[in-house]
Amino acid sequence: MSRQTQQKITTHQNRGSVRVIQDQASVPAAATTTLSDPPGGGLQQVPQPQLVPVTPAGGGGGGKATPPSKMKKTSGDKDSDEYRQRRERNNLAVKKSRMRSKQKAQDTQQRVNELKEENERLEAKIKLLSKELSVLKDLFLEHAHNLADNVQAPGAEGASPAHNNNNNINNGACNNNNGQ
Amino acid sequence: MSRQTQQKITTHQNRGSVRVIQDQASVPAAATTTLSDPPGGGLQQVPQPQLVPVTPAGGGGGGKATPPSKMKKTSGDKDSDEYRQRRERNNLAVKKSRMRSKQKAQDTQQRVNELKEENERLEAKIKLLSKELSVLKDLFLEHAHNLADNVQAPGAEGASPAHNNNNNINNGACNNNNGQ
DNA sequence: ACGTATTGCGCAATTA
DNA sequence: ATAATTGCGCAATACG
Repeated sequence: MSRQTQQKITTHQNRGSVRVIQDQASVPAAATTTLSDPPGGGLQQVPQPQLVPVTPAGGGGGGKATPPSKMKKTSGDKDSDEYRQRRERNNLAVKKSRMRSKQKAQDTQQRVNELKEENERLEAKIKLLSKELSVLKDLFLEHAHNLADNVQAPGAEGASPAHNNNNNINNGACNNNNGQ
Repeated sequence: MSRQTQQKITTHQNRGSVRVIQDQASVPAAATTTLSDPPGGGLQQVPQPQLVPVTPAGGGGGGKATPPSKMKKTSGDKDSDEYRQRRERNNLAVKKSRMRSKQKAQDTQQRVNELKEENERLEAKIKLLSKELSVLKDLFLEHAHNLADNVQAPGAEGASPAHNNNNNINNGACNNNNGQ
């Protein structure tokens, strides 16, 4: 998504009430040529295109499709109402976007917490089930033994089976209902 | 951390001097971490060596002074070297902070994914255990029946104790898996 | 040709 | 005094 790196030059202008038109110190000569605004990074800034070096023929180019060149309402588009309006709209959009971004991050964080909680619940449940299973298995084993005993030593009567009388497998443990 | 109270007035005002300096230069060298943009082309702005005239005549570099006098050193604080330096530092800090912030958000998102995965795993396990349990319980019931039959048919020996042995195994009722 | 949505950046006020 | 955060506006893009 979006890449681009932009360079930074500190140029800010102001806004609000006083708009100072300042001339630019002009970009270092060197830049002028190769600089421009490369898609990758360009320099931005240029407060005021005064001499309009760029902007090739406004329409004279022959049959080109989009002859850009029309940026002047007055002397500076900064003063333009349209400009101001656009800025304001953008500022609004920016604000909105950021708000959403923040919200999203927050939600994500919360999700983590929820998931974490659920995880714990699930793990507890697993533990419980495991235990239950273990008990049952033991019971089974015991039973098996008893049976074997019965077979081997019939004389012992059938009293042995009660041995594992402890029964209740899940003593109160089963009612694990989740909340949520 | 979040104090809020911000003034919304757009009274930013700038001074009339615009500097076109470029700072940067302090590119995180091995920034190979996570920043940067994935430029396909790589060509990235020429680092312009310039800047850092630093060395505020501190007079010897020892004690530092900052005289309690006015706050204007030379012409305007904006033009001050010191100012520029501070700005640069702050910009750097800001950049760093934002980077971290973004990174954190990203990490959080990933955490969500991981947790989600683990959750699924746990749930699967639960399902499995539940099934196993269910089977065992059924087996138990069957056994119980057999025993009962044995008891009743052979002629009432002392086997009775086993009667209530099986009792509530919770036949199938226990596997209350939550429906998420 | 347009408008909103994102994103990087610098500034300035706060906070720590 | 310094570094870290945070709200904000600007401008360049990315999307539609």
